Amino acid sequence: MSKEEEYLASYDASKFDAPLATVDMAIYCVHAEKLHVLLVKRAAFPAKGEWALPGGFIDIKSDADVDASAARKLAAKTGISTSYLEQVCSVGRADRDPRGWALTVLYFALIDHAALAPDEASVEQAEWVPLEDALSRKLAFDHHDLLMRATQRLRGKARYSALPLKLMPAEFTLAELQHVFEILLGTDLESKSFRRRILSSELIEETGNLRPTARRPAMLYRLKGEIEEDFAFPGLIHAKPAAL
Amino acid sequence: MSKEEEYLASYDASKFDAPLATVDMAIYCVHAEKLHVLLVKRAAFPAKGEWALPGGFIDIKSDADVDASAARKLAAKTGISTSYLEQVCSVGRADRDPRGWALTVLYFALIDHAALAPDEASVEQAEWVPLEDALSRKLAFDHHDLLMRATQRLRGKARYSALPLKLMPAEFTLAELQHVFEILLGTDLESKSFRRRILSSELIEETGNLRPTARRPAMLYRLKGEIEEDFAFPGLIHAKPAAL
DNA sequence: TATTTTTTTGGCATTATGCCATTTAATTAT
DNA sequence: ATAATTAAATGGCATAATGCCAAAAAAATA
Repeated sequence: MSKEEEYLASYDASKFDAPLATVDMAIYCVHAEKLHVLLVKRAAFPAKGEWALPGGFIDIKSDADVDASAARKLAAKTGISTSYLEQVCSVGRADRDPRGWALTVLYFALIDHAALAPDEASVEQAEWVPLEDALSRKLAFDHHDLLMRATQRLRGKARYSALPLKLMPAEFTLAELQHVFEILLGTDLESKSFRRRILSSELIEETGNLRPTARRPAMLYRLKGEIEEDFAFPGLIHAKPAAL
Repeated sequence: MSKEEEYLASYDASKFDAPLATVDMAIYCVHAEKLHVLLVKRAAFPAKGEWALPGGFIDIKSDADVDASAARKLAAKTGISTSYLEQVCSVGRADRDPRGWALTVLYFALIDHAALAPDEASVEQAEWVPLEDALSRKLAFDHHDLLMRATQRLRGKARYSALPLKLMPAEFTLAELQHVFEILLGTDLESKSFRRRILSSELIEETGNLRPTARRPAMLYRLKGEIEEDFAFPGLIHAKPAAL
């Protein structure tokens, strides 16, 4: 037996004080003109009965890696496994959980509200809450701070990337897409510039179908391929002056 | 005693299997026309004698939070405490450390090579290695992967942000700054466009001093205030055709 | 058939960018 | 002294991107 093998054979990880390790996530959708986030009411101590972001302990027995842990929790809350999942950051502090020094890996997920199969069997009560309401509620632990961080990342990416496409249903019109951007950015966009950039990005393509409506029908588009992690538009930010 | 107090009093974190929790960091500087990264030779098992990124266990006794843990390790390796430190991501997997399921929070640091006080008292052997050499070495654990991730983040930010300013000494010329960008991006930049953008960003200001040189002396600049986390240039990317 | 309303395109002024030539400011050579 | 040399810094303009507003198009409805 080599020295290294001896070392490993006698190594007992449980002898050392490791932080509690969890995954938390902000799951977003756009619904009824507003950005919503999924909150759950905690069923157990600590913070029992308080609203919180979905999350929980990393299970080193069953989770192959952290992303899998996050995906497992997303599936548990929404029944969805194919949405967009992005790691935001990790937050670890001595005083953020009464059980001890706790490290959480924060994710956000983007889902199409229409595709959501709400999970009936969940033990915890889950609720879609408009983001502003969620931020004004008292949330468990430091989840207010986590929700702020995740939202800042999402809104930031909406400024220079095409990420909001991940909030769209399978088919959508350019006006609908622009509207989702506007909800995220909190400001109106100039539609000619918006169309020019989205179309020149070649990230979407026409489906050939039209959205039936009482007025001129709009062309329907679909996502074409995957969105590169760091694809950036030059300046989607420009705001049209708010309507009077 | 409330039910929650009872729960917490009887809660023993060590009864649950938590991942090993570590911090690792890629510490960069630009030196002799190349991007360098600091590697350490591991002094203890596992992977004893292999080259690795500086890092180690989060110490829940002494580290107030994860950032403090990273800052502590940066100070231990370089003696520097005031450089730029950014969290890249967290990586946790069952098989990345022979001691067990390990979660690491990866950071990168940017320092001015000239300001470095190399730490003599360090137990481990530390070495500045040109990035390409570091990537071609066999590194301990999954540190090759971690170094790739950190480098991708750094290079990506060099495309659309002013972050490389954090690699500069207190005073620098525009040509020197441009050169650092070129080293990070791996391509030449058009100097008129570069100057226009950097100056219009108002991130730097003239010091009034000149860099003495054999030819026309260049104006020296300094960083003006802090760099916003997500400040973005439109298009710094444009490459000048390589010289023949 | 005209009206209404929203989608979609056109056109152009304004701004930003890429490119390259010119000027400037110092030292060094004559 | 004066000219030559070299890198820094600026000027100028063609090209491209963007913002802005108006016009045209496509349906349902009056």
